[in-house]
Amino acid sequence: MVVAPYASEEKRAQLVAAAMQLFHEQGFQRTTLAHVAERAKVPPGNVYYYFKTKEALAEVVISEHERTLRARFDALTTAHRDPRTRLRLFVRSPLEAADSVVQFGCSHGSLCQEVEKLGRDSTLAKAATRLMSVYLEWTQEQFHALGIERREARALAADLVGATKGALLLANAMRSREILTRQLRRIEAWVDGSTARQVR
Amino acid sequence: MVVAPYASEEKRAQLVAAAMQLFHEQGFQRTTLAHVAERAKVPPGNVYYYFKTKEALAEVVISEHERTLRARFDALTTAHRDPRTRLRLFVRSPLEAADSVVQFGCSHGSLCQEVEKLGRDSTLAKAATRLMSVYLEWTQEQFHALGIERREARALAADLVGATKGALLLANAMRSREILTRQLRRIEAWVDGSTARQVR
DNA sequence: GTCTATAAATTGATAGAC
DNA sequence: GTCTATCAATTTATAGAC
Repeated sequence: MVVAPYASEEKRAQLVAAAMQLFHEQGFQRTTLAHVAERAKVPPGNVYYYFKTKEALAEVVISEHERTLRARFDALTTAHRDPRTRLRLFVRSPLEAADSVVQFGCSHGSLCQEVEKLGRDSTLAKAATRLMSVYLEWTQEQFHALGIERREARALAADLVGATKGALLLANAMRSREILTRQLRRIEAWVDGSTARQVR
Repeated sequence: MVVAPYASEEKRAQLVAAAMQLFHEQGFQRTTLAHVAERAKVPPGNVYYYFKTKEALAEVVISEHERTLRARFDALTTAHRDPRTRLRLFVRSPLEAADSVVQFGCSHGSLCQEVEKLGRDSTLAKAATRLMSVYLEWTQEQFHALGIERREARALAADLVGATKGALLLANAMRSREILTRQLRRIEAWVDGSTARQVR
């Protein structure tokens, strides 16, 4: 990795952070580079010094999402020994930013859905696939750690990730915090049910 | 409803049909009116004779989605007496266009997610909310018809709609027909399980 | 009533000054 | 190495011809 000057590195990070927010709030296509620059408090048009294209910026944004998500999973894994507890906390986690979810949807889910429209060969679509894989792999590991056979654990992982992403989509579309809260609680209960036979 | 000349009505319908396809394939923001006109085989720039703005076109597109969806639900209701059969067929229905789902995602889900970014006061966001309501209301009715109390039927409806929309999102993000097929089968089995106690 | 030419605005991107 | 002025292309929208 190339080491850039401190000031440069900082502004770059500010641009990425601004883009992460704006892609979530407005979507990828609707967000202009001028708006990103404005929120990052960087001169407009100057974005191209840090990123060759808008797509290149989006690539870094998705990578950053991936990095952050892995860190969250690592933290859960470290903090809790019981995989079921980890899964429960994972399901609950969107509630920590419930208002944001209701207003803007799932930052990962909506971005993935949008960039998938760029076509399967798109670099961004591939990055989106990787981001979703992080969810699937970690949740599969947790189910497997509960004594569930790998294939079934893989299916349960898809059930769980699909259900949570769907709940977030629905809560956003219906602008309902109640839907978000209730659905996530029900998914949490489902986790307990689907793992109950396996443990003890 | 105002009756327009035949030719006009036909071209209008072609424009709506073209926009429905393109919004699904490319998304709302990415789709230009020129592209819509091209696919509808209407002179470019001529779209404004039929629709005042791009947003007005999108409104009609969502209304048309809503109309089509209601018709599908009516057909299911008429063709099958058993609500559980209706729900099973509803869950399976995305498989009829599996390739399209894997490639472009859910035409309703992705469009809703995109227009929700326009803000809660947006006409399009409200139309998206109505579209999702059609799903929730019909599925709730089916669960209720199975003898499930209204509040619980409402929650099960959100479970079901969320799970299916999530499965479609995941299948698209992972570009996996296998995920689509397996997840929908598992949701179908879940429907049987969650309604088993209630009937007979 | 139908369509074409064109305007007006936006936006991604670049060349080059400091 | 950092940033400003500007270009080129795209796209929504309109005025007005046919």
